[in-house]
Amino acid sequence: MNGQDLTLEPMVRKLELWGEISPAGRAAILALPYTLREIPAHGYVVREGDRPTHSCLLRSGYAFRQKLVASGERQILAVQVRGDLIDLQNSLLRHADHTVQALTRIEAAFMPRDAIVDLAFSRPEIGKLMWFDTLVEASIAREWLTNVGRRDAYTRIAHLLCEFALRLEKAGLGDRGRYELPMTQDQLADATGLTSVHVNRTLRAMDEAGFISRDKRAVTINDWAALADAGDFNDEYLHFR
Amino acid sequence: MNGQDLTLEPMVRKLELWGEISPAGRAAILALPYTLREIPAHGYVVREGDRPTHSCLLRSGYAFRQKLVASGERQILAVQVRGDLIDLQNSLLRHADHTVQALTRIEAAFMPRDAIVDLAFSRPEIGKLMWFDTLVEASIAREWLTNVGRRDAYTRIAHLLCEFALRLEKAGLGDRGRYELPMTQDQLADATGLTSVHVNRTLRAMDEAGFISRDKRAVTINDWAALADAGDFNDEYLHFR
DNA sequence: CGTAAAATTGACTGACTTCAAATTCGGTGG
DNA sequence: CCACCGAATTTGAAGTCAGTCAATTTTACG
Repeated sequence: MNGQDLTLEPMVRKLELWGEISPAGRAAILALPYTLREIPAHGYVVREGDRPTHSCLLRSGYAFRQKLVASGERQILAVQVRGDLIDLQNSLLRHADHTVQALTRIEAAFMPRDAIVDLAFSRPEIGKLMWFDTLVEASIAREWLTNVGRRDAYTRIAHLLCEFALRLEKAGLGDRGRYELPMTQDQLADATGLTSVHVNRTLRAMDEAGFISRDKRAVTINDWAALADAGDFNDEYLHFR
Repeated sequence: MNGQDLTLEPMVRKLELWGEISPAGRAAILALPYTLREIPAHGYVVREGDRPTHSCLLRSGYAFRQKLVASGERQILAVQVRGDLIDLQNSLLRHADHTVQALTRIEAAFMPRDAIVDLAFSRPEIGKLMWFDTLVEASIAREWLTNVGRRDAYTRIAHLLCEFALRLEKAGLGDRGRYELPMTQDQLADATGLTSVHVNRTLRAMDEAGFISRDKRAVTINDWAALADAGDFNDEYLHFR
């Protein structure tokens, strides 16, 4: 047929970061059943404790994963961008162990988890890439753990800015020299285990030192090599081909 | 045949934590090709940057995952115990993004990654459990990230002790009231993003407050509910059935 | 324009680190 | 069995990176 539905095309593009997909595989992905939903900024995609029946593809906008601790503070665990598969994690686990929330207004395609799992095992070609994708997410989580556990504030923030630069570039949302980062300093603080006050001071220091420039929510990295060095950043953990 | 090789039995037991396995599935796991290796304490299982050809099952002993940062400091990312599958992660990824090192002398069964991946996709029953296992590892990593990013030292260490208690209990290595923890305070510090001096002071405080007792490397939890409370510990993220 | 959210700044505080030394533990050879 | 020695633990004193508190300015946007 000609007028094929391309709603899930970003999922194909995302998985193709990890390996090649045959035309038949591509068609199988595009044929997945889905429901399109729009969620406003701050709206929930999944809540901790839910027993999710669907996984979703982030078609536009930004989302983040988070957990709350007893003191009421929040840890941001990951930031997801266009094309990211949210909750392949939860396609197998029984209940969500963390919350996923919209950072901006988002458009997401919700796919029944059974359909996803069936596809994964009926087409190992696709299944391997989906598994791969969850492994890369885990790799990023380990890098964040390292970042928060053993790097000082300056290095930590520089590292995060470098990661966003590359991931947004891969998602076609800017290049590593300049991109939009729709996160408040409060959210950056929760992602790095710092306070917003200290994030503010650190960003200013990086700005004054000439590493970056800021304009609204746009970040310009003036000297990639220098920032990557300051941020102890090595992109191996992102597992790009 | 009668004298079936039970070397990989702990892998069956581990996967059975996540779901049931049929007799045929069990037999398929036990039939995986493997090489048994002993590795002394401090020896490497995988090194960051390696292109691993095998994944392995930890048959006895303890191991840990780690990364180094530019300043030379170390972050411990996970502790693995008997029965744990090390580097299912690396069975699909091209290169190891972190190092796995023996904490004590260990005995590990190395299985070719192709054999593992083939089994996963020829028997979805097993494949789902293996995928599930890597998702649980990722869930634990997110909890650790939360722990290090947003809990104070006391809570953080209490949380870690609770996690070990449950995981070791599940592995048949003690109960939640008392277990052997073969980690130095230096290693505990690297797991929690603290210094060994502060770990020492915090453990002593927990001891003096009556929460725990220590004898050599054995930990006794005097009041589980109290420690879990102090450690903001909720076992959902371990995804036990 | 008006208003709430976000960013910014200053003064002060404190949880955790650093440095350094003393004590205990664990394994090994005699 | 004990003496020995390096590793691990423990302790004290002093320092610092990042947090807290609180006020002001800027930005976003209906």
